Amino acid sequence: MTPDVLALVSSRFRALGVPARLEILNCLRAGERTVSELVEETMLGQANVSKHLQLLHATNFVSRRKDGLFVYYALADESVFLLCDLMCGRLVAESEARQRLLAAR
Amino acid sequence: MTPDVLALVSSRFRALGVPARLEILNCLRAGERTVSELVEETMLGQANVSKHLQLLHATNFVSRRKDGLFVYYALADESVFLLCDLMCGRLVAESEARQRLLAAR
DNA sequence: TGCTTCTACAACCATATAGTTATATACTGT
DNA sequence: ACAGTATATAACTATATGGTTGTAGAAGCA
Repeated sequence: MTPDVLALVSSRFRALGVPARLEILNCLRAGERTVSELVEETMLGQANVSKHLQLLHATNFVSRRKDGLFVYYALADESVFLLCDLMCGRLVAESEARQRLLAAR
Repeated sequence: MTPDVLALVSSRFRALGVPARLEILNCLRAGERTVSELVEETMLGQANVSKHLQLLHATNFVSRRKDGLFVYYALADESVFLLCDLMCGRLVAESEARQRLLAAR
């Protein structure tokens, strides 16, 4: 585990460590979207969405396709959701553990 | 995807978004460790390690066990490494894609 | 009862970055 | 060429947090 690898891996986790970006990725789950569509769907500011998309693109989570005035963003691959599902699975497990503790009292 | 869930999931990704914490988790892969052992292995400051461990414990990535003067930390479960392996898989795929681009020139 | 060691915590500083505002850039249509 | 629209970018603020230093608290031992 060299420092470079550690830095790379952690930067990818950090890319998913912001609610706004998870929301954007979740929107893209339904298919590619233009920036303005994402702005509308997420209620975030245009510049804000644009910045998040730059980062998600730089970290290879989304791909881009320009068509005239519009830029279409899409999920680079499905592995993002494997990650999210794993993380959600952890949360469910925690919540169940809490339930068991409550029930045991 | 409610804001609460988004906040929870993103906070867990954020927990893995710091090189120092990945390093600590990596050390724990070999088995449980005391704080001072982790300090020695990672070359991080004691207070720093302690703070990271608090966060990793609060986010259920590690468990703790106190024995006399020492506190032993251990991985809460193996799913952390599923996450890391997935993320590393992404990096490998990216790197291979870059290689292909270079080779194609 | 001290004295030592291990861990946690508080207070602080420095830095990274999320979000906003304003503007620049790129493209389309008239 | 000009006007309008979509996206990106620059500049800025506010905030969160990683790391450090110093200290407090807990447990063992003389």
